[in-house]
Amino acid sequence: MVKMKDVAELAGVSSAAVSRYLNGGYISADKAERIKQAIELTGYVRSSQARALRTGSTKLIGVIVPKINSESVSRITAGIGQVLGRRGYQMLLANTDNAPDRELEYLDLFQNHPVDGIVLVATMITDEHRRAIESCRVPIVLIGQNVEGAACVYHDDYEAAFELGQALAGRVDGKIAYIGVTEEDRAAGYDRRRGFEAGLRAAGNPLDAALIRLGSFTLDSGYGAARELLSVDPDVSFIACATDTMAAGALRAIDEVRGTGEGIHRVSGFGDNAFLRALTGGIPTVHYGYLTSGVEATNMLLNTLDGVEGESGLKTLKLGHQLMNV
Amino acid sequence: MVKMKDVAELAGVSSAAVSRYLNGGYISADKAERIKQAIELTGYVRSSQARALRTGSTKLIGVIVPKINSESVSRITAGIGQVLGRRGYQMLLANTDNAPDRELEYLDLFQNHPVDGIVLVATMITDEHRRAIESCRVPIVLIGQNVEGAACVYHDDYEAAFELGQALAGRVDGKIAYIGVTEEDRAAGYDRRRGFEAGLRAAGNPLDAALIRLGSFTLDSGYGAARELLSVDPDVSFIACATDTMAAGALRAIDEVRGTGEGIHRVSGFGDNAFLRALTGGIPTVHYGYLTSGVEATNMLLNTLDGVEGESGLKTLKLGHQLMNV
DNA sequence: TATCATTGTGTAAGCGATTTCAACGACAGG
DNA sequence: CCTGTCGTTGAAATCGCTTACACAATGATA
Repeated sequence: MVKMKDVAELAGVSSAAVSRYLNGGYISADKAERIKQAIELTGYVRSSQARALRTGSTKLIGVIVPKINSESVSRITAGIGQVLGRRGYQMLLANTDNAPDRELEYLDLFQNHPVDGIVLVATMITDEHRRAIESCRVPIVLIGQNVEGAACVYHDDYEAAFELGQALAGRVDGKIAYIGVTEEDRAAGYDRRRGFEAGLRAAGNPLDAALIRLGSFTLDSGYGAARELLSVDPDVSFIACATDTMAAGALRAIDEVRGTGEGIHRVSGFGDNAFLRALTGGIPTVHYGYLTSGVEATNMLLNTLDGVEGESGLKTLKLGHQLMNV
Repeated sequence: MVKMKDVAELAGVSSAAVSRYLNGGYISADKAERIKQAIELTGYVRSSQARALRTGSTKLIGVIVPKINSESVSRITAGIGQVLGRRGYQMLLANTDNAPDRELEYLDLFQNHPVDGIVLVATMITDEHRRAIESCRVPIVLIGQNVEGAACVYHDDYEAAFELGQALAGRVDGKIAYIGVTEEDRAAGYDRRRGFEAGLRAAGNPLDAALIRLGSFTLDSGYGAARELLSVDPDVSFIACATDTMAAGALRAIDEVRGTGEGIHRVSGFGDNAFLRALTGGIPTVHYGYLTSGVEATNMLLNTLDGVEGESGLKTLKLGHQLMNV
């Protein structure tokens, strides 16, 4: 492995000069030229380990996601990766498999270990999370939840759900049911359900509390909850879900119980999943700019890390949404 | 930041002793106890940067994927992450967005930079790739392609496609069409098409070369190709696709042109996508253990890195497959 | 008793960069 | 001619850890 000293010797300068050349310090034109050639000749690349030890910065960003195989998360990650790549950082990915305690574990690991900043694609934010975020030694940005006192990039789930509920209320005859997710997930659990209920109520068609079930983000859980709903109350004619994935499961359940024919609009979701759009002709759902949220969050983080002028640093950012197929 | 020297002083030993304690060298029981307490007291964690500089190992594995938002890739990544986490490594994720030259770029970046090994989820393997893999200074495992001279974990796409073709040949009346992907992707492009053709031929129902189209892995490309096929030849009654995602697009095209009613089995794919399974009742497709391939590849890689006894190191591994819904 | 493993310990030499510091030549102003 | 400034430069000190080495004990063996 060729190191800086070798380059320096070949160029007839000190290694300090090479370092300055690389990092833009004082260096005369002719030495710069000789160093440049020596580097090309030797194929030298500087050891990021040594650099990291000396400077304390690794150019690594830790990204914590709840689950990698979901369309929303992969799109967020794609956005994060885009920005990181463009700005000379790399992504250390940690997948918690929907276990909130592993989130804490990784927050810990990342702090003591080698990242310059953290992006947390958040689901449940407990007090312990809050404390961990608070005491984090590197800057951190949350995606998907709006947490007081932390930098967040999020969507207004309450408002979106409200609009969806309002829009659907008039359009559905028969009873509407709802499959949500745990309210510990404030955005996807609490806000979406509350917003949806409020929207229905505002349109004069309130949600029957007996027709609410809880899923776990998975297609199968949506299927199971829907089967149960349909068997409990045969008048249920529409099932709103907290995610498109669960809506897909619900749709399958409806198909099985009722047959395929009966109208197109029988479920709604959140996320505007591409498969669902193609295969059903489009259920009512909410489109979020997932990629954008990854991009925005990462730009914000790197701006504070790189000390970009004119950027006010970490702040909270609410992104827009769009109702689809209503 | 508390460092090893601080711990050593507090425990009344040398920092070498602390290092030995941490890495399992000679250490007496009572000093071990004192060191343990000192570490707990100070909350010391060792700097992975310094360790990396000294030992040359970063405990980081570079993972190069063509596209993060696809079900197959996310499942592979999930498998990789599982093993890495369990064995004390972390994942440096690089997303090439389907640009093969960015793959090369990352191979380069990773070698010179801080990874101990590389997992490449491969699509197209050009000669340049082969050279890059050959000259790679860290061990590397490929997933998804079988490349001579490199360690690979892959599925037998030819055989799977053959079986699928054979099984479908008898079951379809009317013409069968095929939407493939670029043959530069040997596994998903070349092998699947050739295997499928061979399977049809073996069953006495050969594929009409005029009914072959090329997609680009996306749902929309499947849709477009299918629209074209249907308009070119109205007798086409079944469209086999190289991926489930394209099959979803084809299905939408068929629905639009022909209406929904006409029989269930109208397309086939590869990958056993969960949405497709739920929303269509299951098209003929091939199930691959994507998660398993991530797990196997990573175990192989880490076994050679950690010098696990009884493991013959990097080798090539062919995983099984399963025909679904035929 | 002499000899030799065996186990435990500290000292010190790196790993490969960055960065402080003192110094130097040239050149302008007084 | 002296002094101050400016642009450049290299020597050397870190950054925090691992590990080769030398050296003690200690107990076992001859």
